[in-house]
Amino acid sequence: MALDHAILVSLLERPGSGYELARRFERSIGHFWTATHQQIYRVLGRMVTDGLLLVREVEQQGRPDKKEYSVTGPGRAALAVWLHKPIEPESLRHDLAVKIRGAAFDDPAALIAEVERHRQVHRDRLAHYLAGELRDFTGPDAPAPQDAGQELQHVVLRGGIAYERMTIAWLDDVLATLHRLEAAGPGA
Amino acid sequence: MALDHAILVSLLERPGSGYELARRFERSIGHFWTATHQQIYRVLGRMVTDGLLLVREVEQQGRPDKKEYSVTGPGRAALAVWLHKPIEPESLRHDLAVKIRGAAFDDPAALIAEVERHRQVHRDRLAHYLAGELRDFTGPDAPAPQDAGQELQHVVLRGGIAYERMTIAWLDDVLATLHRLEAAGPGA
DNA sequence: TCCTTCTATGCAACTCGTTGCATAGACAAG
DNA sequence: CTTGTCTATGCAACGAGTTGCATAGAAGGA
Repeated sequence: MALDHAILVSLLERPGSGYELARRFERSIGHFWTATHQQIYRVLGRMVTDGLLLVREVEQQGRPDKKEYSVTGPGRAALAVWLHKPIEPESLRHDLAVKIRGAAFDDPAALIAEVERHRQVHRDRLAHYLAGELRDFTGPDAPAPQDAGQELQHVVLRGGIAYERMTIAWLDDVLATLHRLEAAGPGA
Repeated sequence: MALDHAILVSLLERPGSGYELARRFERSIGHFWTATHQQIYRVLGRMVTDGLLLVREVEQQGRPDKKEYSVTGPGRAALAVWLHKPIEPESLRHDLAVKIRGAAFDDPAALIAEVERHRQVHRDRLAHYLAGELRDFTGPDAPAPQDAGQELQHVVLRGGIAYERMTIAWLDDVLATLHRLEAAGPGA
């Protein structure tokens, strides 16, 4: 039930609406968690019922009203409990890796375009993360490091950057392998 | 529904029972997919019903009988269809990253032991992958590269190795950050 | 005026995945 | 001869996550 905790962390960093959370989850926070708006709305409702969050109706001009959520004392306590409980190291589910192994039973060369497309997505994500890092942490206009939260957000972002760099390098390796197999001929 | 396809690939590489699949998924294949035995048994049953797999009762000595599954023509065709369909680049769900950002609202130093534990797990996984690479691909006793399947399995394994190396380096970065915050004092 | 886009929220149905439990044969240790 | 471990399969219940659909206010362009 880690979506609950991801929501608690995000709302502690800054209160917001379900819609805003959904955008955070698909943008900046995208490098460590994902969730659709339907899932977020449902969990937000449950967390309010459980007393972990507070809702506040906010009237807006030029756009529909929204509900702003913030974390209550019990919500913060629930997060603290989770933070002190050990978690299982994550395990990956990487569809593309399944495809690559599966290509042995089809045409490996047919995968080249697909792998190139994925590499481009990861290049774009890397550029996005690097721009965010420059803006928020290392650039001339970035605020001076003052609190632990900023340092911790930065180290998580560095993780995202390292992940994208590693992935791009690996996809280059995959492409080189696919080209080698193509040159060796389909019968080899 | 990518578990279906992961099972098809694994059974094409070598037919086996549900139990064997579960062990493959938690061991060698663990670096690109995970699944519990309950999930595997359920999906195997459905895939037989759908005509994608064949079952064969195998009597064994010294252990209970098993059901060996293998891929049918339609199963192979279903895999080929999926291989030619583009997939979404994966997105991560990294609980530990949520914890690290959440630590800003608790005691960052309390996370050090947890992060060190995760680093150890990733060191162990890396050692396991490297041993497998030496045994199956780069060692003196490894079979000479002959077919595409072997090359593709190797490049996926290299991906797992790169992932573990990247993760260990990042966790070192996280630990350095946590120690810096601890030295700066809880009030900083 | 109508159409599209962006903001904003939500229901219903379904599939995927996890957890707990249950069974059972074979072997080894005590 | 009981207990524990490994192999082997499976059900039932629940919770997590996805997909499709629906609504609605406000802005801007055709």
